[in-house]
Amino acid sequence: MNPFDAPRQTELAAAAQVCDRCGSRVAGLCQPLDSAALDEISSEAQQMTMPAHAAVFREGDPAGRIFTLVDGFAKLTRLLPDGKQQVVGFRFAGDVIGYTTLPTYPFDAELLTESRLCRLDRGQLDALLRRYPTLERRMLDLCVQELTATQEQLVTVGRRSAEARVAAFLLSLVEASRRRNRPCSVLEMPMTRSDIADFLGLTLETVSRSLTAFRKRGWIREPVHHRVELVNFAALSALAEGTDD
Amino acid sequence: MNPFDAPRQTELAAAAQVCDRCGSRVAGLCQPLDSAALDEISSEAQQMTMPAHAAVFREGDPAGRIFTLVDGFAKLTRLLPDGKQQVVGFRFAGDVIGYTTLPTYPFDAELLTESRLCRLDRGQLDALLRRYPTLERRMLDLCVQELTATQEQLVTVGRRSAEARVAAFLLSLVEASRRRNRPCSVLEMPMTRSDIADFLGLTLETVSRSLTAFRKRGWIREPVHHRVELVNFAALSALAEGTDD
DNA sequence: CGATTACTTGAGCGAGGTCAACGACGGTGG
DNA sequence: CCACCGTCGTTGACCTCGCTCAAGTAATCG
Repeated sequence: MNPFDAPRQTELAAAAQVCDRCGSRVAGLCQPLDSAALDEISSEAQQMTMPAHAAVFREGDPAGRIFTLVDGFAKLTRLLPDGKQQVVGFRFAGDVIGYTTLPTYPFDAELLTESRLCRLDRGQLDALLRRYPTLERRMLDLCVQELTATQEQLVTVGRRSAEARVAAFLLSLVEASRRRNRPCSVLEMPMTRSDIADFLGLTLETVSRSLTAFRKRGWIREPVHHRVELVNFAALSALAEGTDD
Repeated sequence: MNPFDAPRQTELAAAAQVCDRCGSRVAGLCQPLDSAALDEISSEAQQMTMPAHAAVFREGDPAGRIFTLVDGFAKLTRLLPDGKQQVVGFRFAGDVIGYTTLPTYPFDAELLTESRLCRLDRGQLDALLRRYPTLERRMLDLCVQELTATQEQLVTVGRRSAEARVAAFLLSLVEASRRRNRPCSVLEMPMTRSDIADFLGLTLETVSRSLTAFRKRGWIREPVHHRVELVNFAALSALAEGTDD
C-alpha cells in the first residue's frame, strides 16, 4: 500500500526511485542520478520523522541543511512585523525544502502532518554537487520552477476575486496530486482554512464561505475532514480563469 | 556623466565592470569573471538599443536568449485570460532578464524607457557555462534572489493595505537605486500609475490617491514627471511595515 | 468528557474598486 | 507657433466585495 516500505534503503533513495517510477517533471532532488550515486547519498543523508506542526526550520536560521519531504505536507510562511503571516507555498511528498544560496532561510517551514524527511547538511550537499555536476543544474531547474509557481501565485493574489482564488487553489491541489502520481478523485487537503486564507491573501471566513458556496453548487464534496473531491472541474476552472461571466 | 562611455568595450563587459566598481551583491551576470573571460563574452554578445515600450520577448516565446539590461528600465508581466495583467517585477540597469531553464519564457518583458541591452544566445550561454563553472553558481544565486524578492512581493500584495503597498513600492525603488549605486535623493520612476497598480494588485486610481496622500502629508515630492523624492523615509517605512498605528 | 481548536454562518461596515469628468502634458501636423 | 489628439494623472461620487466582529456548532485530543 505504502510505496515507501523498502526496508534496505534510506528515504531519500526511496523518494528518488518513486520519482523515477512516476516519471514526474518536478519531484525529487536526485531524479537525474544513477543508483551508484543514490547509494552514496543514502550513506550521507539522515532520515527522520517529525510530528505535525513541527518547524523544520525558521526564517533567519542559518541555512545549513536541505530537506526532501519524503512523505507528508508542509507550508512555507513569511511573517510580517505586525504578526500577520503569508503562506508563500505548500510542499508535498517528493518536494525539496530549504535550498537557498542565502546565508539564512528566508521563510519558516512548518509541517502540516506528521512527515518523513530526509536531511542533508550543506557541506555534504556541496560535496555531492562537486561530484555530480548534473545535480547543480537540477537545483537551478527546481529554483526556476519555484519562481514560476510563485509568480503565478502573485497573479492569483493580485488580480483574482476571492472565489476565483479558492478555485485556483483547489486546482493547484489537483496539479500537486498529479505530480505525485496519486489517483486524484479525492484529494488530501491537510491545511486549515486559515492556512489557505494566508496563502490566498484572504480571511479564513471568506475561504470558508467560498468552499461552502462551491459545495452548495455541487462543484465539490468534502466526504471527510481534510479531503476534497472536485465534482465539477470545468466550473472551477472557468471561475479560476475568470472565463465564467 | 554617464558611466557607460568606455568606447572600446562591449556593453556587457562595461556592465560587469560597473558591477565590480560598485561592489553590488546583486547586479550583473558576469560579476565573478576575470577580464579574460569578460573579453571572451564581449566577442560573443550582441549589444543593442531598443525604444521605450518595445517587447524584449513575449510570454510563450522560445526561451533562446538571455539579456542584460545595461541601461534603462523594464517590466515583467503575466497576462490573465480575461486580459488583466500582473507585473511580476521591474528590472533596472545591471539586471539580467530572461534566464530560465524552461523551454519558453514564462512572462512578457517590456521596456519602460529606451534601453540598452546585451544579448546572448542560449547556445553561447551554455558554452560559457561549461567553460566558467562559477557562472552556473551565479545563475543559481540570481534565481534564488529573484525567488526571495517575488515571495516578498507576495507578502506585500497578499497582506498589506493599499497605502502600505505603495509605500513598500517606493522603498523598493530606493533599494534598487542603491543597488545601482546611484545617489538616491531623487529617484527615477519611469513606470506609469497603471504599471505600479498592476504590480501591487491595486487600481491606478488607488495608486494615484495614495501618492497624492503622501504628497499632502509632505512624505514625498514629485519635482518632475517620473521622479520621486522620499522626504520622510521613516514614515513610509513605518506605514509599509504596519508599524504606524 | 471537558477543553481546545477548527469551521460555519450572520450582520454591518469600510477600504478600495468602478465609473466618470476633467486637466496636464507631449507629440504631430497644419 | 498653435490647434489637435492621445495618453497619463487627478479627483469625486457611488457601490460592492470582502473584512470584522460575533455567536454558535463540529471535530479532536488529552
